Amino acid sequence: MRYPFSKTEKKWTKKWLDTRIYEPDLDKAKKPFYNLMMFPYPSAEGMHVGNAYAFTGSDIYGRYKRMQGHDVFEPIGLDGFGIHSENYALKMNTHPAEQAEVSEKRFFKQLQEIGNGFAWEERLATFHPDYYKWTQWIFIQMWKQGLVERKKSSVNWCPSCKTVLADEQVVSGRCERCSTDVTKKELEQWFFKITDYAEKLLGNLEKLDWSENIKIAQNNWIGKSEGALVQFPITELEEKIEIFTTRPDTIFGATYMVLAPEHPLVQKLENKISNKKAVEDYITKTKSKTENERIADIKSKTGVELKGVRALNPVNQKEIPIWIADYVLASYGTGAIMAVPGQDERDWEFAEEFKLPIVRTVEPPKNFKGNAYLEDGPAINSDFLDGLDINGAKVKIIKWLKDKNYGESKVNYHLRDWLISRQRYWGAPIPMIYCKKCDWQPAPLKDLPILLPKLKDFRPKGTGEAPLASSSAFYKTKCPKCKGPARRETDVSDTFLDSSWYFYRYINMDKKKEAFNKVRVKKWLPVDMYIGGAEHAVLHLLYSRFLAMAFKDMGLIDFEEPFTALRSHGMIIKEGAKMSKSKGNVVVPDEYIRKFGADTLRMYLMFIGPFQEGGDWRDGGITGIDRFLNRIWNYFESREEFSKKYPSASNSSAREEILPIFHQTIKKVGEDIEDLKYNTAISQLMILFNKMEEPLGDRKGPAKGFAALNSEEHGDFLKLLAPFTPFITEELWEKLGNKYSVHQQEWPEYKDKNLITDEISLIIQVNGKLRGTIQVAREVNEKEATEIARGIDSVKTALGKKKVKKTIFVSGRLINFVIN
RNA sequence: GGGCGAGUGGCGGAACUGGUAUACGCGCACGACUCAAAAUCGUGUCCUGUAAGGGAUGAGGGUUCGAGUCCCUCCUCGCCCACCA
Repeated sequence: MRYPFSKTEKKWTKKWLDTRIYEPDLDKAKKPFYNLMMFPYPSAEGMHVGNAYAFTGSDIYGRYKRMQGHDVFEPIGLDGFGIHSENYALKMNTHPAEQAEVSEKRFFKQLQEIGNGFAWEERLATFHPDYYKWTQWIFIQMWKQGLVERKKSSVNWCPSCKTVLADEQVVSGRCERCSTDVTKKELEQWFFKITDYAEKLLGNLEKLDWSENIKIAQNNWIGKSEGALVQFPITELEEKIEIFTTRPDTIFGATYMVLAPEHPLVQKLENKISNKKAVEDYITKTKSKTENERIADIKSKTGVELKGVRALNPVNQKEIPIWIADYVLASYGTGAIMAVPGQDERDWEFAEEFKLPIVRTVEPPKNFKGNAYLEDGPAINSDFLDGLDINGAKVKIIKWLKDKNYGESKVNYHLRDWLISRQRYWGAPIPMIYCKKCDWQPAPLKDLPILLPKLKDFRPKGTGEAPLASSSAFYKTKCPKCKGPARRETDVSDTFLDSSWYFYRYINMDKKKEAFNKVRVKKWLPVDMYIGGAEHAVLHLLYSRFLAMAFKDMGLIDFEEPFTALRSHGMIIKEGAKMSKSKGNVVVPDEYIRKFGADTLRMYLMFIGPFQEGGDWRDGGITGIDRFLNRIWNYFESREEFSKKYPSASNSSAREEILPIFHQTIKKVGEDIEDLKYNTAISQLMILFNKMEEPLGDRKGPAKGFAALNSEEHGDFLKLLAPFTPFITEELWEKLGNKYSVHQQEWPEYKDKNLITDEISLIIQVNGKLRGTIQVAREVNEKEATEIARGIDSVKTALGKKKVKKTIFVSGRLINFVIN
């Protein structure tokens, strides 16, 4: 008989909801455990198998923790604002607000079907006004805290769609939608000053129980570098060029300066320059350069000298030329560098290209064949630094620069401030108001949420203005301070802001006054286990950490790291290839749930590979799990009959055989779940079940398991399976006559004495090669074992007449005879 | 160019702290059941060899009684970031 999954799933889904077994008491829970999974972006195509994979893996962990006695809270929501949803609406010619409702319904239905222990009563969606009211509130708190800034910035621009694009929309230098090369455009933007927390974001990493790969990615992204700021006077002007360098020790080798084309000094110098036209042309050309052209140009350096002005190298008072070149980025450091071609590959290439002088300041080894020399060595051509190594020279030159007022040591970060504004429609309106008299003011809190009006034309406008700018009904308002006429900000906030704080909302969904319910925050946060994809390694996870730090400084919470433990899961590919719509190889979970049931899908997904590494989906593979679950179903069905006939069946030799495996399985499954190694936990369950199912005696005999394990132990077997396959185990648990629910039972315990067998097999090697195995008592000593081993024919043959030089005996494992 | 990770049967993948390589599953072959097929069950399944044996964890070297695991050189693939001074 086949396991009737469809009926069973319906039955238990309803019962779980009715009896609220996945709804912990948020106020009174005794052992709270916040089991969080990264909430999905509800693409309208519905749930991807990748979502099902991530959520199942997270759910198994949560169910395990629940069985260990924790009050597990496992909420779910949707991250529905943002460009993906908006683009989909554009493509389908619908409205994002309508599309969102359709997607929401569909997604929650699919999420319901995968059998997770979700706390449905706390579900949320970021585009609900109840939710984004608090997103806006957070923006205002950040403003009050001095962490919001408005400044000019260059943004991605698609010349064909005539619109601003978010970084996520730029796919290898091209517009995601029309594949046109993306260029840059200067616009005034809102920023969150995440760089204020750079040091803390970096420093705390060490203490976190996170997947190592994510910590490394964050470390690299924050990109701390220690160096110095140095001022180079300009001969023709009072101004100085300030540069950042990590190699102040090479300053004697600075043979020219380079400014980024956008550097503000370039305009100030304009009147002093004799080749103004050429400079202007270069700047125009740079600005129109596409991202791809820039990447293609990495090898060939371009630039223009600012003729008529020169800089003074403070250490030797030599006059050196000033250039502009786009290999220097306006957004990093000070947007200007001292070029040291002898010790920097890019500077070397540039110097070669434009025939600029090259001076080595670090002596390379005699056999060194390259161009720029980056390694350590004694300083040369560097006056009072000569002979020192890099570190020594750095210390000395920084002190010198400081004493002479030319510079100081400085720490720089790769991390930039978080550009929060988007000139798009489908997002939370930024709650700021501009008044000509009073400048920028936050919207009054009583006005929140600033509702996103349902605009008919929500298309990006192409002027650099957001779609909301065409709705005077939206932007016309009064200044909260002087009550004069004022204008609302028409940009919306980045979706990453919505997703940076959703886990505070889950525990406090009441429409009450505060965003943060302090009692519950204390009880439930920080999150105990957070599981999600590694693609969020830097953005989402860094932003969430940043906000937590800011919230702590505001006194809203009393911790600074929001996720105590974090694990990233791998990716599911299909038959060796990444799934994509264009390849048409996307696995849709619904089909398989309909065909095999949710338990089978869940268990198969977890079986294909280690959860943290992902796996390769094969349609054929799922039948293995299908068979496994059906065998279990039939086993328990026949057990019912069997126990009627033989109520106290017990066979000591079967028990002796199975009990150690049974206890080993309890041990291994628990440990493997803790490590998220679900694939091997499932293998172990199969090994045990294969044994239980073996017939006792002849082929027609009853299953060995019946003779070996009692009712309670059969219940324990179901408990071990329960996190993986919640439906079938709940049904069988009931059939065994147990009290509802299997998911609220205590996790079985193993007994050390039952783990081991009296007899073990010892392997016999000669010169490290396997020559035989012997069955011996566990406590066998070296002498006894050696004697038995020498008696084996294959060992005798291998030893021949040679003398045994040495015998290696590893208790419980092997004997190795070393001969020559 | 930088960072991270991975290379094991026909396939997905196991292997504790260096100790029986290929667990578990898929596929395949043969057999049972069946009028037949599907489903199910049983047996077998790294290569080579009749066997004893020999060989094999991307390639090559090293350490060790013993290496998939540790060290060195190289090759291939995947992911992320990329002119970050």
